[in-house]
Formats: sequence, structure tokens, C-alpha cells
Amino acid sequence: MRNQNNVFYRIVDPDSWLRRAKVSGFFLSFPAGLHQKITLTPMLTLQYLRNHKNEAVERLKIKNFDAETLINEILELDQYRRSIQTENDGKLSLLNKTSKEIGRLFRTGKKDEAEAGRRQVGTLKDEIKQLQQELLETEDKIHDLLIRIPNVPHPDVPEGKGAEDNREIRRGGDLPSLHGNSLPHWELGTRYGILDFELGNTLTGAGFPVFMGKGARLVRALITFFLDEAEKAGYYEIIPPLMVNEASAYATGQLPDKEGQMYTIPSENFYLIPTAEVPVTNLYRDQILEETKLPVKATAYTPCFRREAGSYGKDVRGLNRVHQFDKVEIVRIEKPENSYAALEEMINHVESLVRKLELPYRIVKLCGGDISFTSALTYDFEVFAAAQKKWLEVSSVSNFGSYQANRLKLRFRDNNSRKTRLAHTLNGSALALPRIIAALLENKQTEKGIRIPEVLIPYTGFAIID
RNA sequence: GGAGAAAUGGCAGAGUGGUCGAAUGCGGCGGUCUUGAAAACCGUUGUCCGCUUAUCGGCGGACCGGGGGUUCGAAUCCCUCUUUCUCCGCCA
Repeated sequence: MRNQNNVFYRIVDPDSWLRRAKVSGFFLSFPAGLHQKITLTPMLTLQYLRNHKNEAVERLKIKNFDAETLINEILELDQYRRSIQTENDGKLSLLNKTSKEIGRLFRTGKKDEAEAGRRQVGTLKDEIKQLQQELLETEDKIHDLLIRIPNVPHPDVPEGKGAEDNREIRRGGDLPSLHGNSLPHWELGTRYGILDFELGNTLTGAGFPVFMGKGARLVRALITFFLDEAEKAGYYEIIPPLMVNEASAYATGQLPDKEGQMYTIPSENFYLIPTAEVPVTNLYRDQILEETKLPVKATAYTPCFRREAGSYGKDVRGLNRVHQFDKVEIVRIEKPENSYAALEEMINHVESLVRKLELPYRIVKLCGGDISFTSALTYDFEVFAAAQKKWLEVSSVSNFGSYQANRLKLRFRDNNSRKTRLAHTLNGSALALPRIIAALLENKQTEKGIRIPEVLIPYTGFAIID
């Protein structure tokens, strides 16, 4: 299952990464009813904190996060943990030696000496038991603290509190001048019979729109167009499951924090994916890739399911915010030294898409207050929906550095040193459909109907919706 | 859903209480040979943590699906969970 640039390994044992995670010292209690132990959440590596404490503290201020006390506490516990392990390993070593000796004595018939040895190890075992208990507890404490630290932002991330402080990088495309009777997309949908929100209401509930006729065809055209473009750009297509288990949801960070955002299948303990990122990234859990196999470039189209709990009001009209939508995602696994170049490349790819769709767009670099917990650097793409006179976010492209990879145990083997190193992971939407459709409908409306962008006509089979 | 079998290193596959991190084969890497390649032969080959080390490395510990137990000692015995396979039932 491989092609030139991309390698996909079967996940042989989904639990093995957990096993290793335990060995490497981080371990967490798990939710009731969950039989597999699970390492939670992505995080910075201890090694990074040991060596770059000041850098981490400084940069995290951009995210409005004061990490100093936390990191100090972690480093102290880390030192303590290591001292315990050293002691414990020494005692284990002694126990191992003694056990071997006893075996030898038994075999050579020196039964009395063997029995004496047997009695001797009693206290040793007690001590070991105690040390191991302490070790586990300390590891838990360290982990609990570690997961509270967000990813360290890239130096380029601007300061700021919220969306208003994001920095616009560039814009493109022309703002359309609409005719006098122009309508917002939800009314256009009804007028042309291509999109119905009421029907979805009947079938399921609010936020589950129904596309029909040319509207349905447009959705399918966009999906195929995006996938074709991704493939041309060297991405390898995946069709993943739309439901994932808890371990996967933990591994990419949807659990435990964003549990309320996902739909659940209680009978199976599954989650409907909120993005293809979850199954696609999990394909690479606990892997050691040869450096020559990098970069891995994967793409996937999936429906996405989001509860969007707690969001309601004016901004959520029509397609602006829905519970089920279609999205093509691109995912990359890179060597650390290449990851920011890869991020640029992804941005250019997404930009080419909105350009080809003839949509006015802007690219913004998220500020420290708006960037996600796990991201090091994020760019958002927004397109302008002319009837609503609103910028709508259609893509978010992020570099997670090694933060996700650390949790995923996703490594590669360095060609020169032959050592394993954490890879960098990146992902981005390319693109999310509903808001693209909203902007297309609104911006391309004319007195005669809605014009289809040139590039899509081969996919839709028609040039106008009327 | 019912009955049975199984889970060991990159893969295949030995191993039923100590000398087993684990035979053997394949694959991978290095070398000999060759104009080059193949074949043949020789050597090497897991991950993680800790201690030590300028570096190469050395030493200790853990890992044979997950968790727990018995034992001086567990891949090997016991309990439990998960997964896979075979047969039956159901099914697009």
C-alpha cells in the first residue's frame, strides 16, 4: 500500500503505542468503562522543556499563557522521577541477579543455599513495589501538568487577544458588484430549488441542509475538483472510516477537551468524526518512517459532523454553520526542518483553489489569542460572501510541529544518525464546502441565474443554475 | 448473535517455568567477489527509559496483544479485557 512519495503502514497493533507511552513514562488514568489505557493529549516533550525552558516560557506569553511555574514544577518532578527510576532499576538488577543465582543453585542441587536466597529477596521485593508505586504516581503528576501546556507558538505568531488581532497577510480576487435584487444564499437556495433547510429540519434537525438537483451536483463537483487538485499536488487519497473509537479521538486531541463537539454512538463507544484529520492522522500512530519516505502527503474527502454546541444566533444562518458538512482535508508529515516550507506550500495550494473558484479571499495569520492550543502557526482563509457582506472562514492551515507527533509517537529514522526523531504534522482544509457554496451562490448570482466558475463546469456539466 | 482456535521482532514462524530480547527463514543494512548487477559467502539488524560518556560507546531496567495475579524467577501457569481467524445464523 504505497506509492512513490507516500507510505502507509497497516497499524499492526493499535495498542502498542500505548504500551510504549507507558514505558516512556506518561500514563494516565482512563475514563470509566474504557478498557484500554490511553495516553492523553498532545504535549511538549520533557526533553524540550529541559533544554529550552526559557524559550518556551517566553514564547508561550504570546499565547497569553504563563508557563513558568508549571514548567518549574514539571522539571522538579522530572528530576525526582529519574532519581526514583535509577534506584528502582538498581534494585531490579539485584533481584534479577539473585533470581538467576537461585536457579543455578537449585540446578546444582544446593538446595539449602537456594532456600536461603529465596528468603532474602522478600524485603527487596517490597522495596521495589513501593518504588514502582511512587514512580507511577510521579509520572501521572508530570503528565497531568504537561498536558496543560499549549504548543509553543512559532516566532511569527503575532501578539493579540482575539480574532480582531489576527494579521491579514494578503487578499486576492475581486469583490463582485451585485445587482439590485441580490439575495443571501439561503434565499437563493430556495429560489432555484437546489438547497433546502426546512427539509433537513424535518429529517433530522436544524443544521442538516439538503442539497438537490444542481445543488447536489455542485457539491459533488466541488468534492471531485478539490480531490483532483490535491492529487495533482501530490497528495495520496484516503477514504477513512467516518466513526472512530475513543483511542483515536484521544490521540488527535478531540478528547477529552472537545467531547461536547462530537456526536457519539453510545452503543459502540464511537465518535462521528468532526474532521478527516482524526482518522487520517491516526493512520500514522506509533510509526517509525524511514526518512526517505517523507514527506507523507495525504488527502481525504469526508463528511464532517459537529455538534457546534453553544453556538447560535445571527452568524449561523444558512450554510454559515451546519452540523454536517463536506470537506476535503490535506495532511502532511514532514521532517522538522521542512515543515514551515511545507506550510507555505499548503497555503499556496489552498490559495490556488479559491482563485480558481474566482472567489475574493483573504489570508490571515492567527494571533496568539486566537490560535489553537495545539498549533504552532495557523493561517485562516476567508472568502467574502457578497450578499451577506461577510467574510467566511473556509480553511485553516496549521503546523503542529512535533506536538501532535509526540502523542502519536510518530517518528522517522534519520538517515545519517539512524536515530529516531519526532516528525512534524500539518493539516489544512482544502476546502470545506458549505461556506464555499454560500459564497459562490451569493457572488455569482446574476439576473439570469448563478454562474458556475469556469473550472467547475467540466465537473458540474452545466454553466449556470437557473 | 452461537461454537471453537489463536495473538511472539519489519514479515513468516520456533519456543510451555531459569542459561530467552527470544531459534530458524525471509527482508533490511555493511562487506567480500564482480566492469556493473544478480547469485554465493561473511558480518550486522527492535523500541523506550535511566545512569555514564566530549564523541563512538558502555552499563542497568522495561517491553513476546492490553491489564492484573501466582513465583526467588513468567513469552511459558492463572484471571480478565481486546483483537483476529474458522464454522453456523443474519445481511447491502
